Amino acid sequence: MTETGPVQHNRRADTASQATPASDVPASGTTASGAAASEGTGVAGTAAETTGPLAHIASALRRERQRAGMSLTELARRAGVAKSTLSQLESAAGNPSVETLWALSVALDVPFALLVQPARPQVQLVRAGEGPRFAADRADYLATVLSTCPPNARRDLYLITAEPGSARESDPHMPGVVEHVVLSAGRVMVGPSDDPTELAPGDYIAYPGDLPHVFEALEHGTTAVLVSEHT
Amino acid sequence: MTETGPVQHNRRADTASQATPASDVPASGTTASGAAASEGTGVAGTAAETTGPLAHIASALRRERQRAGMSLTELARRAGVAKSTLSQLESAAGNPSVETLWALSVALDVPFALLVQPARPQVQLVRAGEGPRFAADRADYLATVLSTCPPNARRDLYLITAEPGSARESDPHMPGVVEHVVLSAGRVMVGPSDDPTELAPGDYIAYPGDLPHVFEALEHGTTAVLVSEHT
DNA sequence: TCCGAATGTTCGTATTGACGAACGATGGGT
DNA sequence: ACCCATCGTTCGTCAATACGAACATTCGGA
Repeated sequence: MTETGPVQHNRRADTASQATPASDVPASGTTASGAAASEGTGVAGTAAETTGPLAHIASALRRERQRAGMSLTELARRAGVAKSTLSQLESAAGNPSVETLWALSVALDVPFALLVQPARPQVQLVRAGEGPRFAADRADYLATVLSTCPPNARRDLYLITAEPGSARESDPHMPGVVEHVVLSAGRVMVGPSDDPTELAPGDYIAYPGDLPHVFEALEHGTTAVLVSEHT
Repeated sequence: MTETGPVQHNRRADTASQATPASDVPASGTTASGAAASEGTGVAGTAAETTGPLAHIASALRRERQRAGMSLTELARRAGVAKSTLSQLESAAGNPSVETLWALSVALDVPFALLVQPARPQVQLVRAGEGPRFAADRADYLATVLSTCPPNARRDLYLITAEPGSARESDPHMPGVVEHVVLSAGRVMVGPSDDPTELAPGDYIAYPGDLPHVFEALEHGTTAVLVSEHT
């Protein structure tokens, strides 16, 4: 049965709330961290899906299980859940608890999210000069947003162009953020403020973004790709 | 691996509790772990964590709620769940069903996985010439792995260097994969096989990786950053 | 052919998740 | 000082999740 998916799983679902159309959330900016907003990159913006996860869970479970070449019985045993439970889940009957699904994801050795996520892609293109930019406080530092967090991915993609001069000290972001930098051209000192590293073209570095960090161009025409990963 | 998975959440739980070794981040210098298969996006991706998700869910819920500036009451209303339920969840009491947590993730406008995932960062550095490479079948195409999927992040980071010659046709990867390309130098035709786009330095494109796609260098010394996102 | 061992499905049962409502605690406004 | 609004927690109650066990079904070997 499980056809419609008005979130609620239980009896008197109705008190307003209802569907979670995923859009009734004004979102109010939130997302904090100065960055935010933009939206230059088309893709939808909300976190989740309309349909609800259970349908996807059912198919994903079966698919991953077969891919792993396990029988329903064996998976149930390994995960420590009852065969019956697993069977019902694969039949899209029922709304598993997190621990149950977690156990299954572990036993299957697949990321938890994979069992729940729908999500769909699309082609996007940003030309060199285009795209929303963050004018930054100074003219010698320019960050172009290539791709902001789509529905489920928690990362932003920036193209950085910077000129020598003063270092750019970034305030630490939210906890759990990781920044990845690949230098395209020029030369740069980048990394944690207390221990930055000099990069040459082609070099790569990753560092925690929730600590103070710098980005200081050392040559004219320094450009880099920055991936900010929101954990 | 993943021997028995006694993750039981219910009554008699706690026998031997959970282990879920699941390997964490070796990370040392050049992550990888063999990474196996060629062709980007080889990695499978470990699934889970040792502690079990509920502890993290509790803190994540509270954190995200406060970040969004919502009161417990308001979030409960928006998500369509009972205040009491939410309160208990934030107190790490209880094991929410997927739909419940889903509703909360939607109302909070955060990816579902974020509420369940632990994960931790670290500084990593890969010099231009170094890092595990994927020799590819031809000499004129070289992909250097900058960062493979850490525990829970679902993306790989590559530095691509290619020479003009023949196009590189990639077989479609797993469903849901998205590839992002930022051109650093040279010129390239890239994108879905039936409709590739020519990029100049600084240009960016994203396209579904689960469809056939090409990467054809048009100039000598073409280099690009490739982010393969495993959805 | 019969039998045994697998697979995945359906039964009852009880533990437990989610609910509404009532409860102290804060904090503003008049 | 008072009152009212709002915050977050705790209290009973009911439905549903998850369980074990019995149940169909298919497959392979003697």
